[in-house]
Order: sequence, then structure tokens, then C-alpha cells
Amino acid sequence: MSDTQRRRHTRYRQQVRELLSGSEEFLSAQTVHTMLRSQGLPIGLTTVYRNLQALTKDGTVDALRTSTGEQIFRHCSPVQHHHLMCRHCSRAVEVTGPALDQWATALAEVHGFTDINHSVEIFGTCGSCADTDHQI
Amino acid sequence: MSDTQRRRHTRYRQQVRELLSGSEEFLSAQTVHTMLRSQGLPIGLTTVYRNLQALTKDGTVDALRTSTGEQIFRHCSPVQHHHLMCRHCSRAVEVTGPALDQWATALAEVHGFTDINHSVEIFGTCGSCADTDHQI
DNA sequence: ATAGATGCAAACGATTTGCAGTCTG
DNA sequence: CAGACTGCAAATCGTTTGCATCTAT
Repeated sequence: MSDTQRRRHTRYRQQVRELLSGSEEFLSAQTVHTMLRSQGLPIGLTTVYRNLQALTKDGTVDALRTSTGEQIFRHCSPVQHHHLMCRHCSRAVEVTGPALDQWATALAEVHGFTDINHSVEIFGTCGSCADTDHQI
Repeated sequence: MSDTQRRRHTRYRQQVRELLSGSEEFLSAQTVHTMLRSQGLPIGLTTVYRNLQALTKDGTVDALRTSTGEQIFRHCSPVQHHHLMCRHCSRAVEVTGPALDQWATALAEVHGFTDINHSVEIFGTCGSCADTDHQI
């Protein structure tokens, strides 16, 4: 749960890393697996999971949880940004909040916390879905 | 997925609601189940899940996900507050951020979103865990 | 009566692990 | 060569569902 052991340089880990580097989206392990397979890479789902885990542990990628409990990953971005997503169509808008980030950091420090990391998820009904008169 | 159907007034749902009303903590379904059983209530785990789901749908309780993907519930509080938690010992501090809440609401509206709901989770290493020289 | 509520067992979906074979440093 | 890495199948774990049985209204 805490070892950042020596890693070998393998083709698959490299591919997983590259795929994430080339996307600004948060992707699920299953999606990463499907994408790599469709690129003709015969990688196994287990390997994808293990590599995403390793990359997360090494701080190469960030991991998050969707509201359904599914894990999603994205390459670490220098700028922290958050998400505004529609609970009906899952449309997502990336937003940043410098003030918010500072607040979170300061707040955590005041409470004696270090090595801070935070995430903000805003859920709502987007315009088109509201129009469609979706039942909640 | 969207029906707030007519609910009957039953002993079990009442107990689940009361248990949550009496706690400021976020509790998992399993915990709620265990607590009710230890009170001598012969309720089934399935029923706990179904009631927590119903209460969440009716807006009586709020549901969240832990970093392990587990769902946790708490009675809705009039004031929105967020969490600062230690990634090692899971110690949590409740914090409020009026400015943040306004920012989130305004931001969502600007993007045409309605029926907004947001959550902020801040993770870090708390003082005691940092002292203990925990391996990351 | 009649539709919602409940319990149990089986089903599920995402993630993890055991194990044997493979490959990197 | 030793220790990482990989794949497959089986195991977990939290949560959901099918179904027959109760029970509130």
C-alpha cells in the first residue's frame, strides 16, 4: 500500500502511460483497456489495472471515483481543475478555481495536514436535459 | 431511476432514518446494518440498502463515495459542509466554505446547469500520521 | 384486495489475487 | 539469473435483483 518499488521498463506500461498522456479526459480502466486493444495491443485487463495502480502510486496519474464508484484516471496536470457534470447525460465541463485551490490548501494546513490533494465535483442538470423535461 | 413513488410508513425505514438523524457521521450501508442489528432489530442488509436508496432519492439523506468506492450516507444538513480527511488513518474534519459554495453555484448556473449539488473532498496526511513517519 | 416492503439467495460489475509462465536489467 | 511483469481464471467486495412472502393502506 505504500511501496514505490523498483519498476521495470515494459512495453505495456509505456503504452498505458502514453495513452493517458495523450488525453485530457478521465478514463476508466476498462476504457483504457479497450482503447489499447483497438490499437492492436494484446494487453490484458489485469495488466491495465496493475499499471494504472503503479502509475497512480508513482504520482504519474491521478485517480478519481465516479458517482457509481468506478475508478477513473487521468495524467497529472500541472494545473488542478475540477468538474461540472450533468447527472443525466454525463456531459462534463472542466473548470478551474485558483481561489478554491488556495482555500483548500490553506485550510488543510491549518488543520495540520500535509501532502494535500483535493477534488471538487459539481453535479447538476444541464440546459439540454432540463429542456427535454427529463424526470429527475 | 427517477421515481419518487408513494412510500409506506414502515418500522424499518423509520429506524434507518432515525439512526442517520442521530449521527453527524457518514455511515456505510454495512455499518448502518450492523448498528441496527446490534440494537436488536432483525433487519436485513438488502432492506438497509433499499431504504438508504429511497431516502437518498427523497432527499432525506446525502450519499457520497469513499476513496475505495464504498458508498456512505448521512442525514442532509441544512448547511453544506465538506470533508478534509487523512489518507492514512481516515480521520476526518468537517469544514464549511460559504464562498466556495457560492462559487460552485454561480459557476454551474453560468454554464446553464440547474438543480446543483457539489462536494469537495480534501485528502492529505494528518499531523499524527506524518509524525509516525508513515511510509507514503 | 393491492401495491409497496422485506429477506434470502443468486446475480453483478469493478477490481484484486493466486499461480505459472515470460521477460527485463 | 532474480525479481518484475503478464495473463487467465478464480476469488473478493460492495451493491443489486429475482422471487415468493408479508403487510400497510
